[in-house]
Order: sequence, then C-alpha cells, then structure tokens
Amino acid sequence: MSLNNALQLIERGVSEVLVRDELVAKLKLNRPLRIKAGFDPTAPDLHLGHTVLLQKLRHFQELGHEVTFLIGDFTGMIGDPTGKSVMRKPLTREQVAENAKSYTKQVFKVLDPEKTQIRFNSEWMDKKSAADMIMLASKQTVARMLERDDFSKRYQGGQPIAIHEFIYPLVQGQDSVELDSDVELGGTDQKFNLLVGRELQKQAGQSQQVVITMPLLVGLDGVQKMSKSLGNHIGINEPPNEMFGKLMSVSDELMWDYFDLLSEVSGDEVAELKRKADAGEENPRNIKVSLAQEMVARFHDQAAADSALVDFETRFKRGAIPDDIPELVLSSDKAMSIAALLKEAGLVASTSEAMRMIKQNAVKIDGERIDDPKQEVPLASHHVYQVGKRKFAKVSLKQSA
RNA sequence: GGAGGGGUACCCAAGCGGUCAACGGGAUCAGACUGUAAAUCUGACGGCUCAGCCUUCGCAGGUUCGAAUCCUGCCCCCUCCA
Repeated sequence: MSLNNALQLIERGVSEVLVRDELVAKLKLNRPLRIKAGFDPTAPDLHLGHTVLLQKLRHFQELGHEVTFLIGDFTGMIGDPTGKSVMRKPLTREQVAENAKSYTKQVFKVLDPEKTQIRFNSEWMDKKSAADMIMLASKQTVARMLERDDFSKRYQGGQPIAIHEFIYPLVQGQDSVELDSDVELGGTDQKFNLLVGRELQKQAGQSQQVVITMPLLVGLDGVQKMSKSLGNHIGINEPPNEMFGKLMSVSDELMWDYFDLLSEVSGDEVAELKRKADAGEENPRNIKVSLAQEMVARFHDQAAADSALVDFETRFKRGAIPDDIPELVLSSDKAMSIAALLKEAGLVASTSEAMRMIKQNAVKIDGERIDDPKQEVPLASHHVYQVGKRKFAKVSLKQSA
C-alpha cells in the first residue's frame, strides 16, 4: 500500500493528528510502529464507544503495525478523572484484575490477535518507589496541569480536584516512555494526557510519539459521550436483540455519527445514504436498520442480526408477544393483587410504580389491557403479563405450601 | 489558623416557619402518533394494604400547634486570606 493510501486510512474519521509530519516520517521508517492505546479498567464490558478506537487500531494493524493494548490497571486504582467532573472511587486490585480479564476476552472481536500485545501498566508502575513517584511528579508544573480542560473547568467552577488526580496524566505519559511508543491513540478528551506522554518522552531522550485523537462517540442519550457509568452505552457483549434495539433508539440525527465512526460502509456510501434520507427517497428507519444489522453481525453473526430484525419487527411493529419471555412461578396463600404480582415478577420496581403503570394503561394480561388497579389475580392462574412495550413475564401463581 | 459560601429527590437546581412529597430543567418510564425503542405531543416520576396513609430535604438533637425552612452540636465540600 502506498504511503498516501496508508495515510488516508489512518486519517479516516480522526479528530486530530499531532504532529502529522512526524507521522509521515515514522511511516517512512518502513518498520512496524508501536501503536499504544490505553484503556481504563473500570468498565468490565467494552461498548461501542471503545470500538471507535479499536477500529483505528485495527487500521494500523492492517498496515502492518504493532498494537499495544494497554490496560491502565495501576492508573485505574488511582481513579481516572478524565471527562468527569467528580472524583472517582478507586478500584480494588481484585476488581481491576477481574475487569481486565473481561477486556482481554472482548478485544479480539475487533483487533488482530497476532499483532496485538496486551500489557498492564502495573508491570512497571508497581516497581516504582515513592522517590520515583516524586521524580515523576517533578516533571510537570501545577500551572501546566491546570491547562487541562477538565481540571481548569473544575478549578474555576469550585469543584474539588484531589492531588492524586494530577498523577494520572503523568503515569499515562510514563507508560509511553516505558513502551517507547511511536503513536498513541485516544479520545479527544485524552488530548492533554497524550501530550504529556510526548513531553515525558522528550525528557527521556526518546522520539516523541505521534498523538492521534478520535472523536468521542455520543451515547444513547444523544448528549454525553458513551460511557458505562452514564448508562448510555451499547455493550458489545449485549444480546443481539438488545443491541439491535438500542441502535434503533439512536436518534435519526445521531445515526450519522455512528456511521462515520463505527461502520465499514465507506465515506462516499454514507454520504449517499444521507442524501437519500434528506431527499425523502429512503426512510431513515431502514438506514438505521442496516447500521444495527451491521453492528450485530460484527459482534455476533449474520444469523443473529437477521433474527434480531425479525424480533424487532414482530414486537414493535405488530405489538406481538415475543416467544422467549422469562417464565416464573410465584406462590401465595391467597389471591394476589395485580400490583404486588407485577412487583414480585420484577416487571416494576415497586407497587407504587405498578399502580402508576396501570393508571397509564401500560399493563396487559395476555394481551388485554387492564385498567383496574385493584384487580386480583386468583391462585392457580397462568398468564402473560406485560408492562409497557418491552417488559414481559409469564407467571404462574400457585398455592403456597 | 482566619473569614465567607454551601450540602434538597437519579443528576442539575429552586424553596428559606404552614397552601411542600417539595418550582424548573435533564435523564428515565408510560400513552398517543409513527414504516423507528427517531422526532413530536401528553402524562408520570419516594414508599405503601393507593381517591387514603407512611417516611423524606448532610447527620444528631432542640424551639414551635406546625420546620426543607429557626437554634445547637457534629460530618463533608468550596472560595478567599495566612
């Protein structure tokens, strides 16, 4: 592949490349470059937001470079402040280990295992003495730290910044030194941290890494970046139907970002789809379906993608009751109120919520809408209960022994 | 160490003796609509044996017929000064 083609692939979808000339120079070295990307160990499950970066790493692998998938298990115990305006609880060593294991099982759905090294920054950080840490801390000034967007906002907004949060970017930068990395990838919110790596490498007499930032994938709320802790994520291990449904809940507008950052569909093709949607030649729903199918096929398989679509259509288009709903048996010594039963069945969080749902015409028994909150369910009954469009349970009520 | 500001429901944020289960926004959930779990509109959004009752406004006490609102102590956060 020519240098130009390589650059084109590398630059597809990226937010920034710092410094581009250096990237070109490194590519001309004609050796596999060491590509580093750090991952926070707090999320036990990768979500689509992470895969934006993984895709880019994959591109580098396709070009013959070597990827180091760095799990920040040491920094994870510090608690990464990135992109959040509050301090995060440090994780225990056990939690970190468990989460990291979960990562390694998932990464290879996108990355090529042959060209990937999985490393942990505790490998070298655990060996640092207190004196080493002070040396590291001496390499940056507080003023410089406060340039970081997150810190400056919090500082100005009167939000707390703990001392140890300053350590985080330093350790991440130190990782680049330890790995002697040529390129580091991260989200745009990582820019500061990535640049610290360049500075520390310079001070260590190394060639400075090229920094490439990727746009953050916006989560399902359509506002904040996708993140597990915000609960607006789509996990790559989620069941096909769930993944499909969540993708369908992405707004028509946001869908285009997902295409740009996640899809294999070429940029030209995406532009054409957008034109068709805007011109009313194609229903955005159908375009979204194709996106949802592509993703489900990638993280599961084509058959799963097909059946997810069928399930989606039968359930929401025709309002049918799906056939794979949970079944459970409850026992009671007398007839049970509908509200209590819904709660016991886990369809609602409280009886108050059950009452509300009934008042809002959201509850169906065997497909029949009910409107009497005081309705009782007799013993020895067997029905399908539904709350809203998505929650179902088949419940048998038995006489308690 | 000194001075000042603040801790309200999932989040943000009003309220500052009764009409407060607590304005408003976001998130969420439901209904309607739709070729979408999109957009939009409407509603709900502490708990319960639910047209009524019970427990909430950092924690613990107190004053009052009555407190999220006043007083005391404690815990935590922020800013400025040193």
